[in-house]
Amino acid sequence: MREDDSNWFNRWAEELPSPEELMPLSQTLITPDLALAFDIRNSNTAAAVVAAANNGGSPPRAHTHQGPPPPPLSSSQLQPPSSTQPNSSEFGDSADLGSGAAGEEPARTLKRPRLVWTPQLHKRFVDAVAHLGIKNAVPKTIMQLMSVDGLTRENVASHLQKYRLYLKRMQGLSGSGGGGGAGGGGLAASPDPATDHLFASSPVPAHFLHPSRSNSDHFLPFVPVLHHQQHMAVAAAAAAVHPQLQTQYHRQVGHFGSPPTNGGGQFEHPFLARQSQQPVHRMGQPVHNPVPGYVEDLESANATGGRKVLTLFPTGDD
DNA sequence: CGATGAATAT
DNA sequence: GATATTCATC
Repeated sequence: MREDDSNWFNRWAEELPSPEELMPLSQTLITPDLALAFDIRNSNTAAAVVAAANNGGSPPRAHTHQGPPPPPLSSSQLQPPSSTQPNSSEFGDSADLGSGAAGEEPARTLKRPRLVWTPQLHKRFVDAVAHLGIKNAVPKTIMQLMSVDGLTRENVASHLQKYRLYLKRMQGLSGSGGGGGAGGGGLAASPDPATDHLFASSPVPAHFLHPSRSNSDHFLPFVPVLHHQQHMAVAAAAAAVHPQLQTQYHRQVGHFGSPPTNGGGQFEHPFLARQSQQPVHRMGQPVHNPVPGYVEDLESANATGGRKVLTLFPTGDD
């Protein structure tokens, strides 16, 4: 089985979320046209990461933006060649609870939508940490390896913090069988999804529990992942029909995922993409990847059931 | 100064 | 409770 890590990439790729399982879709969905029609520019829910895209004809933009400031947080795709990198970029979300009002000019301090760590994203996170080794697993590096567009160092740092607590908790408790499925036993083990639902979704690499040892310092030559395409007309349509799927209170906007890469379901690397970023002297160098990223779109589910479009992550995975 | 990690705030 | 943001250090 696992041998050199030379293939880790392949395995990783295979494990990556498939198009069908990705993009949980959620958040508000205002059609860009609608938003424009209302001349909405700041206060409103426009933060939909996945917007409607569709239109048969030109590659749709999943954003309600058109103006000058290109929001870095796109549904995931390459970012504009501009010079601004996605580090502290902001997104126009607003929509804060209640207040929407916002009567003031957003000056320039818009904040990005809250990141929602889906199991898939978390998986990537864990994989990155595992491959880096706890030692090198620092936010910046993890973020780079994850290659998720829109992901910021802060996002990762925050999640990492929580993840560490989770690991600590597990160590502290006796090693229950290693988390195997439910072996919890009765004690306070924690294989329970209730205790750590998200974390439980991904297996925790063994070495995580005992940093001792020089451990494997894998040197990843950087992993530029790419491959994307966005085309979720169906989703958009569904969203349009059910504009209030979860717009009640918590309107967490912002979702990262990788757009459907295709529908064939054959061979492809459904990666989340995030290229770019500045040169970081650390591992390898920037691998350029022109990423052709072109594929056929596919509607996948939605049509099948005709519902459940905006729900949480996929349910049959992991 | 920038990055990291913990604390704290939302 | 999950993320974001702030703060003190390295």
